[in-house]
Amino acid sequence: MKEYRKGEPAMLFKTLSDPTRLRLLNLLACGETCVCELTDTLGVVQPKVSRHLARLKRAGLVDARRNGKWIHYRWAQHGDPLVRHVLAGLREWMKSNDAMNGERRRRKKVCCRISRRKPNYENK
Amino acid sequence: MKEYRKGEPAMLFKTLSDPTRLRLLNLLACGETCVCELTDTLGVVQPKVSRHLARLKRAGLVDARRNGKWIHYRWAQHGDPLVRHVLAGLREWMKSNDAMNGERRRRKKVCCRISRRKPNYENK
DNA sequence: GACGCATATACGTTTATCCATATATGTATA
DNA sequence: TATACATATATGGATAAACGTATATGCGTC
Repeated sequence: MKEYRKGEPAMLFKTLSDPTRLRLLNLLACGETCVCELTDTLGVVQPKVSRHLARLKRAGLVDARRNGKWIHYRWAQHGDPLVRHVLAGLREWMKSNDAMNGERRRRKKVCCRISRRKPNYENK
Repeated sequence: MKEYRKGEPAMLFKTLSDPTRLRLLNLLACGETCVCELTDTLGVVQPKVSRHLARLKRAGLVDARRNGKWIHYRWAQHGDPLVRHVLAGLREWMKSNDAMNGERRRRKKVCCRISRRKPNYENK
């Protein structure tokens, strides 16, 4: 990206302008999720997921937490009013969109399946 | 643009991801403005302004009205809740941003100057 | 330290975006 | 119809995005 100053609206919007990234945010709206679960749920290759997560993180939209081999992503907290407005709108849209609802349901199944494979998995 | 279906958030955000387009929206937040006034205020070449306005229009964010030789652009009305959320956030940001405030003030001067050159100019 | 698994990054290619310049379209007026 | 002005679009080139594949890193276990 042309990487405007972090905090510039143009950068925020560019980050949100990719369907895969919106799908990721949608899944993360359910709560913290690790990369393998995101990858399985979306059915796209892992490097693609990683790249988009990295970009969401650079824009300050998500945070990451390592837990052993796994890295869990979650929505970040936002002080910026613009970001809050936009994300509030996005959340509402996600709740009303069939495709997004379907993917969140699918996430639940995938996560259950994967978590059974994970040793020391902490439920949240 | 990859031109997603109109109404898709990714398309909305892509449209908003350019600084020039945000500057145009900022000027239009004051009210209907014609292209020559926008061009003068921003200090960029006219084809550039036209191109960005066309894109804002395709995304349904602005409407245009011809009046003689001039074409006046304005913010469009939005039923979509996401668009409303996002634009509400943008408006708020514009009001709190120094650069945007400066450009809106500059717009006023430019528009006064230009309107004196326009025959049959209707004040609004 | 060697191996396996989860995740990240590098590389090369394709596609999209943005721009400046040139040109076309539309409108009013002589 | 010829001209001038406002606005829109076409063209070609530079830059950035997104992708798939390959490879690197980081952590846990043996």
